[in-house]
Amino acid sequence: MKIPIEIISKTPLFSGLDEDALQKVCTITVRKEYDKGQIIFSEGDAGNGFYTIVSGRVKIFKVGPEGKEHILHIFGPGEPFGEVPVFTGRPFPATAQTIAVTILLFFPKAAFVALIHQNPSLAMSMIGVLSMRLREFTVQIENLSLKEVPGRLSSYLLYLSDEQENPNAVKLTISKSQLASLLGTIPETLSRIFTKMAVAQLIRVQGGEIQLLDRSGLDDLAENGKLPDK
Amino acid sequence: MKIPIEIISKTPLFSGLDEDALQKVCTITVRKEYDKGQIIFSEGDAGNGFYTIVSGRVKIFKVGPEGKEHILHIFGPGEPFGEVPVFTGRPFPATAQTIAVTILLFFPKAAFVALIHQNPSLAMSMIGVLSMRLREFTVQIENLSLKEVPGRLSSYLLYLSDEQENPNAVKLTISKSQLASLLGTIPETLSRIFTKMAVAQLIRVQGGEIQLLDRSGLDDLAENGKLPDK
DNA sequence: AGACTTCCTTGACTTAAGTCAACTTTAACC
DNA sequence: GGTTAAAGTTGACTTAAGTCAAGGAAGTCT
Repeated sequence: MKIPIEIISKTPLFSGLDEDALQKVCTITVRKEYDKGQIIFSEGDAGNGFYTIVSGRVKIFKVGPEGKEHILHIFGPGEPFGEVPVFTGRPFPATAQTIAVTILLFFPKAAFVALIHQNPSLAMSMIGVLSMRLREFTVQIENLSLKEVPGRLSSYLLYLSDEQENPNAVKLTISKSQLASLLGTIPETLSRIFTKMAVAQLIRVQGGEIQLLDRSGLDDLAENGKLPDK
Repeated sequence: MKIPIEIISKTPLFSGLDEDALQKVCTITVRKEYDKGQIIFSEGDAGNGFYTIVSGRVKIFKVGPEGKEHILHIFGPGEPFGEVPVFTGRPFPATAQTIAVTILLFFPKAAFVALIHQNPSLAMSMIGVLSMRLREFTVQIENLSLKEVPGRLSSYLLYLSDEQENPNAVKLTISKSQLASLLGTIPETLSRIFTKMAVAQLIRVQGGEIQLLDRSGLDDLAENGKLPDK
């Protein structure tokens, strides 16, 4: 199956490549289709290449002792994932699973590494992607160990608000269960925090629609990690 | 002050560079000395370059609400740190402070980026370093959110045992307070866990020397995240 | 050595958040 | 469109780990 060059040129990782280089990228790329819920790779698998998303969504997660999941990342169109094994030679540190019908582009390791060697601008893009991700993980670790769940939720809501460019309301783009897993907690706790924050007049929740009633209060919560004594 | 080429050639990041490239690296490098306890950079600072360690030790940490610290990393000789802002254009996501008398090499951003552009092998090294670190963070997040403190401690002890190539005992290379911060907990809790694990005949603690009495028990704990019902 | 600081440990108490279980709501599917 | 399944909510209970406070060990410095 042919890979249209337009799709590749649209993913940030490959922006800044000239026509010639893009063409080369195309030739090494393999298109793959997945149903919702399919495992793309599992923690511990050897990685012989990485992926970018054409359409759909993919969650990257770790599984704990009794099957409990912690979602590290949810990626959407244009985003690359699964690069770590390509450059470390070690197996995948986490599992990837689609959470919707998804089309991916697969880049085989050897060909891609060769390409990077020839193309400094591609190398810099990859370095940029990895650095950004490192930065995000830093924030996640801070959230997990230094903030309580209400603080993490506030951070997330403010982040979403920023993302969606709407200062007064956000729309959850994932299920609340998944959000719980992303915040390092469980659905029951998240649900309780939602009601607590609603009672405190910080937000109003209607299904997946959340109005931000008190941004400065949310800022405070995200910053301080605790609900002020109520 | 002159930077001996031998030092640079010994740091993994620059291994694989030819004499010529090494020479170039030398010319852009600035040597810096620090006392114990000095701040190298703070979270939020703009990053105009990154560092590698010649001698000494540096901790990278996040500060939470009431001044509580979470140590993300402790780096020693040969290791680079503070690269993220160089490649993201965003400020440092964490703070760096020496925990011993330390000598660093500083690499100014612009010159280093230029060097990477010219040198694919250096680019690949940097990608490797970042990927490896991403992998480590993945493990840290798993530990924080999926394991309890005893499980995290076990993982750390087993990691140390591996590092020090001694299956029966390890020597802590940082203070117990710092270890607590690294594991995402507080000294009191860590102290209690140590005694619990000693009572359970898993380890014996004598100051910073810890004997691993029951490796399979420790493996189990690290894996399952919980102390078996005692 | 003695005074000092810093680190570590232990005890009593509090609390955020997890577990288990029941119930409700929403969405999905023949 | 009605049955089934999945997702979300609420309650009662448990627990790991944090807080506060005090005392002990250990290393450092005149």
